[in-house]
Amino acid sequence: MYQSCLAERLGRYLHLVESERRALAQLEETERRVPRGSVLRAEQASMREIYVVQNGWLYSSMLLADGNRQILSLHLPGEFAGDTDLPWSNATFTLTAATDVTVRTIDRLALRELFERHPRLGLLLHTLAQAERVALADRLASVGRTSAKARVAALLVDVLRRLRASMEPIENGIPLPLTQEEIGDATGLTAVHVNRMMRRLADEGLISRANGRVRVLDEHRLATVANHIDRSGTIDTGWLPPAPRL
Amino acid sequence: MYQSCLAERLGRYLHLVESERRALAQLEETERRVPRGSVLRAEQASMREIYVVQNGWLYSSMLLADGNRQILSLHLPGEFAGDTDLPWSNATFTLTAATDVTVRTIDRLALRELFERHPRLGLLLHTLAQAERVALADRLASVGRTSAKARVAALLVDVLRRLRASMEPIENGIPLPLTQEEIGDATGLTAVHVNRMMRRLADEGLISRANGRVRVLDEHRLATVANHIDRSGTIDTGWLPPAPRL
DNA sequence: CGATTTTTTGACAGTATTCAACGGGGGTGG
DNA sequence: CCACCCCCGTTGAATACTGTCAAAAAATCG
Repeated sequence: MYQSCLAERLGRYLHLVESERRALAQLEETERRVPRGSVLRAEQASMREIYVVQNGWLYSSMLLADGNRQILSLHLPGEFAGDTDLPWSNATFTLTAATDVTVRTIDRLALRELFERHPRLGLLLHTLAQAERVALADRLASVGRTSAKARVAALLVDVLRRLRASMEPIENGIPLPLTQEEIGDATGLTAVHVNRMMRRLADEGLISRANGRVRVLDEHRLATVANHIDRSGTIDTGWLPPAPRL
Repeated sequence: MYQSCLAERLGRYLHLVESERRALAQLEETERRVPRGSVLRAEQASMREIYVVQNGWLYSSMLLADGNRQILSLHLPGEFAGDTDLPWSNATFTLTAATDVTVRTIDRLALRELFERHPRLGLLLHTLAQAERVALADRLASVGRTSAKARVAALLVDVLRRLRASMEPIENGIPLPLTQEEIGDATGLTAVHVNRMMRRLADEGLISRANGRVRVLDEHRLATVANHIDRSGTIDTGWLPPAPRL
């Protein structure tokens, strides 16, 4: 049976029974491929489905009236994308492929059925959405209250730990398929200043860089510089309903 | 019958039937009063319940390792607070009373029951949580990508429109029970600079200030300065399940 | 291999922070 | 009821950090 990437992700937090796995697998519809650099869904586009990333990186961004762009979050394999738009009939964010990407689409109505038939999974999804809200809050604190160097460091630590959580091999350093301009849009800096800060982090021996990959040389010190708060591994699902008896 | 503030809020988005109203009313447990300036729940405190604001303002904040504070969001009457902490057994944010406040507590397990018995309400809660994620993203864009003046303006416009949405009378200007230090912590600025920016907004005829209240003189221009994106009134709940037949 | 995008570096400008001092208002205790 | 004190708001001057502009080197793409 096809192990849906959704089931794989949710299974990290809860032991899923067969009927639940089946329901999750059914949720995922067509696979869709998006080449690097292109837009999966633009702001304001009409919106009827959400996505789960299967391969590659997406990011969601918002365009301000003055032409500035803010990158709101990165979506790594196994994570949702576009789910923030559920309350609206038009998308609030633009979804762009940072690398070649394959996603699976989930229809809004299928999600509705999931909540009706599997309240336990609905509550889990709700809980995970809250966790992403906290992640966004962490980024807000980083951008609002820390120095440029700390913000760049925070981005790196965040990516490193999320990749590790999804079992990616990271011995050779983490891939960072973002231009410095994109890193700037994510951290609220200019591309030029991102460059200076990466250089400084490298000079200080915290990271080293080679052809699009970043190797974190001193994760502990980098996390300290970043003012990073580690919340991984602390998600508590003990209060969720027990598994249904098949 | 007691009209719960939760039912009042959710009723804005969906027509609730009697059984649903009853379930929501049951959700709310003890009422709790918190005097202005005191902490309702501290970061790291053990966490078993969430809150609905009945009267007054709360805000949630996060303390960074370097001692800096970021205010993450304001919680006005009718809104949730502390719900982001659902995934953790210890609170991630501190909840502080900006004014004298009364809240109602909701136990995690009661919430679980709500999802099980009223999937429609569960999905609505999930949808509204996503809307708050978008609100947080808007703030991230504001802090990350706009000037100090724009950030302060954005805070004012945001509060103005949320108060209006909750039917508060605002003819005499909006109350702003936050110190400039707190506004700074919310917008990523220093208190001193907040002061200068408020002064400039006043000099430019966008607002006027008197004893703790702010009167918005030119909302349209203020929103333009703020780079504000108005998302009010566009929440689409048409795809949610139909009301149960009592 | 040529064209384009991205990275890198320097010099300079501008915005926000820091430090410091003063005034005002509200709450507390005498 | 008044005086005092503390917190908050206000303003100025100097500083620091980040942005802007520009140009060249390096990398990527077709």
